[in-house]
Amino acid sequence: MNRVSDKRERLIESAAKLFHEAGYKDTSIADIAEDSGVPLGNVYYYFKTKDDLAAAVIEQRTETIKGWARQWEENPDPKQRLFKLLDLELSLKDKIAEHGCPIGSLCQELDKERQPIARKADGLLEWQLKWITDQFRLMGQTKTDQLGIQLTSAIQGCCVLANALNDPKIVELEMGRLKSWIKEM
Amino acid sequence: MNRVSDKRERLIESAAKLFHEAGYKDTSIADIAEDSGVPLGNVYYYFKTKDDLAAAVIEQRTETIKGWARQWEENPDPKQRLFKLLDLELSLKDKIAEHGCPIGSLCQELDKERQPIARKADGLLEWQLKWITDQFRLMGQTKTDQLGIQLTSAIQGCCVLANALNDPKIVELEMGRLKSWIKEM
DNA sequence: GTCTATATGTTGATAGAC
DNA sequence: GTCTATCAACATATAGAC
Repeated sequence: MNRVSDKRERLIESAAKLFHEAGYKDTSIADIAEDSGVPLGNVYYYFKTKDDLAAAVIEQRTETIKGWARQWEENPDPKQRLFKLLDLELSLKDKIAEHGCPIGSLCQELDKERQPIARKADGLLEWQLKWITDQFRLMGQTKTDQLGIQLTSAIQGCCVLANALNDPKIVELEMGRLKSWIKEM
Repeated sequence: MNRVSDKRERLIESAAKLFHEAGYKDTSIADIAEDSGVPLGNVYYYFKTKDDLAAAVIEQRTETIKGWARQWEENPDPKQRLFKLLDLELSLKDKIAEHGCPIGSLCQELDKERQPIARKADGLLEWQLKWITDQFRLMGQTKTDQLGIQLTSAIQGCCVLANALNDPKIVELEMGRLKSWIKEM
């Protein structure tokens, strides 16, 4: 068997969940240790600092999202790819209404002080902007930069609003509107 | 003369500034005391808790925003009112790129745990949504709820994105686009 | 590699002299 | 009303036995 400990992965998973639900600053290492079932002192064997753990969370989320994108790219129609993205957001509407966008809310919180780790979170949103912009380009659109910003920011804004009003219907309404908008292009 | 101490107002002003720049949790009472020139122990004469101070910050911001709205309402054309709002956002583009939306980022941070104070921040965004929706209604539009959500969330999303990419041009681009969009209605 | 005990620092909040 | 000194709680991080 030679079964390797999965503690590192469990820590990342718990941290990702708690950072999203409670925020970075209100999640203590002790909370993460308890949620993952790893004793407090042992956390530091895997991650030297809390920021290191956050970096691992962001890296893992980056891989996940890039994985989805690769999967969507099996479909040659860039419109359909954008629909897949919007359907993904739609499927997360309840979580979004409860805790906001897992990426966006982390960016906003981390941008308020720290440097190296915030850059990493921002980079993920930047990557998404680029990917979305690419799809518009492949659709043969003009002003693709503006369209990319428009869609990326519509998604983020709708998360902020749905979270503030605690209403998943807002995500539903906006995703529906965005899909019709893209369909008519 | 009977000059009353303005310490309470100075505390609110400093807190509002620091909450926006560094976030709620990373701003200590000591930071606020220092910035406002009020000794640490004296802060608690004016505000029993940090949350009380945050509540005062939100209340003051609410008054400010409602004051602007009243001023804009002197203009009978609802389109022009919306332009005023977008121009205001535009004038804040540098601050937004640096620290995000003063309302939206606070909502997102506070929504991640506390109850009474978060409701208060959310209420401000909710009020703005209602005001924007009202302007579309006065313009004689149909689907005013959807239009309200669309514009409110476009503003918020553009703040998140501009902050993540640290680029005020994103605010500029989006506000320009939104103004053309409204103009053509 | 694992885990208990604890060092070290910072925070929100309070006591109490003035 | 004002301000210094400080408490008590909690955080991140480390020491060191196993």
